[in-house]
Parts: sequence; structure tokens; C-alpha cells
Amino acid sequence: MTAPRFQRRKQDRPAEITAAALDAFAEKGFAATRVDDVAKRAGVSKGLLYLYFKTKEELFKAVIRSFVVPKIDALKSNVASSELSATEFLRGPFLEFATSLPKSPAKVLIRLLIAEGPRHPDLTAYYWDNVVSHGLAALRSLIEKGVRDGEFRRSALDEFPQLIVSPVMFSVIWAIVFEAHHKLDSARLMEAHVELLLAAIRNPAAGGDPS
Amino acid sequence: MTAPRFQRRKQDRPAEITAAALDAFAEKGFAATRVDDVAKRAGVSKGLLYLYFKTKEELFKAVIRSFVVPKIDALKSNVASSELSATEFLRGPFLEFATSLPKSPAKVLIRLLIAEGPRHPDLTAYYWDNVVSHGLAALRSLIEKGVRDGEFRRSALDEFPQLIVSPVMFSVIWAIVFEAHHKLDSARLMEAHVELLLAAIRNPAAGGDPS
DNA sequence: ATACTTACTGACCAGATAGTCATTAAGGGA
DNA sequence: TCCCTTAATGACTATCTGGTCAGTAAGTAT
Repeated sequence: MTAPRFQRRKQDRPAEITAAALDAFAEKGFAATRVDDVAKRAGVSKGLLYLYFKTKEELFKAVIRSFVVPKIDALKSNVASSELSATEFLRGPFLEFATSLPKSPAKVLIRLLIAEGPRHPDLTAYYWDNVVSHGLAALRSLIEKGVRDGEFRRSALDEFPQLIVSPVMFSVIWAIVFEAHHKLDSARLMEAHVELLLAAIRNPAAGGDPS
Repeated sequence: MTAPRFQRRKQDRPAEITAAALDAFAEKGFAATRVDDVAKRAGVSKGLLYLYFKTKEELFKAVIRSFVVPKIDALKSNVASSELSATEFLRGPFLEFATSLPKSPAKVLIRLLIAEGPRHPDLTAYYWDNVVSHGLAALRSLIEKGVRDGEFRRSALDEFPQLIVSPVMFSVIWAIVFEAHHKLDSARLMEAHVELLLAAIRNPAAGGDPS
């Protein structure tokens, strides 16, 4: 009664392999990661890995895609289900999102995208189409709503919603590069950001709260 | 009268090699760059390269250092020589710096640091000591001066001067990743940022300009 | 039980590449 | 002009690694 040397689990293998690959890429980056190492982490032979992914590069793309999609879904449902005012949304769900991202494993994806993006145009295109453009559109409509409802004055945010998220990106980069030696309290940083933002765009004609 | 096969130029070689290496690393990243390729770009044999740099990794560190130092010097003299008010400084020299960085070759360094930093702790430490900590200190003293002179109210910027530069970093990242397909007018983005910032922290007790 | 399909293995290969070193020749000093 | 130091070369090697494939055995249908 020797234990079987392996099991056939066609359904689970790809997800297990991409998960292992994310870990490996996170540690070493794409080029410095060995396919053999990914296979070992996944508890699988290198040959099997090549059965599911044509090349190392295909594996890389699959990793990005498989971890991006759930993030987007979560984000979308979050935005859609909201009946909050623009101010409340910024102080609530947005702040929550902004605070959690620098701590989540997704930050690794951002590092990979910065490091390898220029060499993978189709990947950045995919990322643009599925993440960035949607995110920017959502922020724009949020600001627009705030203006329409008299909460916000018109400002440059209409044109540059990027200014709302740039500290989020900053926190992520900080976490990636300096995490070990110079902690940054990204939660409080983000709170400070939101309050400064609201102070800057609050409509003086309306009776806002004077916090 | 055959041309000499090479010339002995001990003084210039290291700088030429690091310059060539920066180009190569910028295109392909550290791991994917071949030492032979760097040597070719520098018009030099691989053997000579190893005469000046012990390993590929040493070369990498030398590249970062050699391009960071001049940047810092420029920044420091810029800050020191200023007799401007805090508001004027933000609208003038800071805006100038923030606008030029995403266009400069230095943005490549940032990509390299994000991509390879986690694998080179001594490099990030060096970068922290020589760039980031000085930059943050300068921003803090700028804000402090603004508050002291009555231009600014007290705000979370005292604690998080990072919020002043986060859009700069954002622009750089954007340029690295999406440059080719989705231009961002970083100059106008930065102007918008500075104006929003000033609107948020302007001291209501003082007579600021109502631009 | 038996035959059959296919998920899975692991030894193997061809090409690439970081780093070495014996050799060459530039150029300064006597 | 002739050394002599050393900047510079480039062929060479030991090693590594992405990708292949012939073979093995897990599960399934009959």
C-alpha cells in the first residue's frame, strides 16, 4: 500500500501553478525566476507546467490575468452597489480600498507591471482596458456626481482624476521598496489625503461640515 | 598607418560603461541585460568591463549611484538658493522639478529601483540615505516655513510630506508603463495638483490671493 | 480484470551567458 | 629607440536554464 506518486487533478493544476508563480515572481522578478522553481513550489514537475502553459512568458501573462480579474470584480460591485454621497464614498469605500491595497498581495502585480510592462505591450494594453480605464471612469463619474449634487466645486479633478489615486500608488511603491526599513502608515496617509482633497474641492456655496 | 585597435583611456572608461549600462538596463531590466551587450554599447570588450567592475551586480550598483549623485546635487543647490515664499516655491521650482522628472532619463532609475530594489537592500538603503530622506526633510521644512509665515494652516502635510510628491511619482510610473499609448500631460497634472494643494492648506486667516 | 486514455514525470539537450585569463599592444619614461 | 607597465582584448569554460519527449502510472469505461 504505497502512496500514489501523484494525483491527476486537471481542474486545480493551473490555479496552483499560477499561485506558485506569483510567489516566485514576487520574490525574484520575472527574468530571475526559474521555471523549475515555480514547478517545485507548485509541487509539480516542470513537464506538467509546460503542459498547461506554452512558455514561461505565457505563464507570466496568465499570472497577471488570473489575479487581476477577481480584483476588478470586487471593485466593480463595490462601486455599483453604492448609494452614498460622493463625500461619503471617498471617506468610506474609497478609503477602505486605498488602505488595503498596499497591504494586499496585489501590490506585487504592480511591481511586476512596472518592471516587465515595457517588454510586454499586450499585457499593459490588457491592464489598461480592464483596470485603469474603468478605474478612471469610475472616479470621474464620482467627481461629476459630487459637483452635480453641489458637494464639490468644479476643479482640475474633472480632468485629472489620477490625483485622487496617486497617493495610493505611492503607498504601494513605498511598501515595495522601503517596507523593511521605513514603515509608512498608509492608512493615516490616505486619511490625510482624503481630508486635504475634500478641503480643496468642497463647495463653499454649500453648507459642508467644518471638520 | 593602420588605425590603432584601441586607445587607453582609463579616466573615461568607467563613466562610458555605466552610461551604456543605464541604456541597456533601461531597455531590458537588470536580469535580462547581457554583460556582452553593455560592453558592445560602450565600444569595449567584456574583459575590460570586468577590469573596472567586479561583477554584473557591482556594475548595476555603480550605475544607480553615478546617476543619482548629480541629481541630488542639482536638487540641493536649487533648494538652498531660494529666497521665495513657500507658495512661490511650490509654484516655481517645485513645479519645474515635478514637471521635468517624468521626462528625464532619471525616470529609468526609478523603474530599476522598483524592479530590483527588493533584491538589493544596500542599494535601497543608499537611495534612502542620499535621496529620499533629504527630499522629505526639505519638503517638511518648506511646509513648516509656510506655516510659520502664516501662508499655510497646520495640516496633515506636516506629517506626510509624501502627499506633495506622490503625483510626481505617479506621473513617472505612468510614463514608464503607458507612455506609448496613453499620454498624460504631466505638466498640467502637476499644475492642477499644486493648485489643489494650495487651496487645501491656504491659511484662511491670512489674505491669500483668490486665484 | 483488462484495455485504454491521458495527466504527469524526470532525464535530457541545445543554446546562452557570467566570469576568467593568457596574450597583445598602447604609450610614457629613460 | 627601447623598455616596461598595464589598459585592453577575445577566446574559452563551467554552469545554468528554458523547453522537449519518451515513458509511466492514475483513473475510467467496459
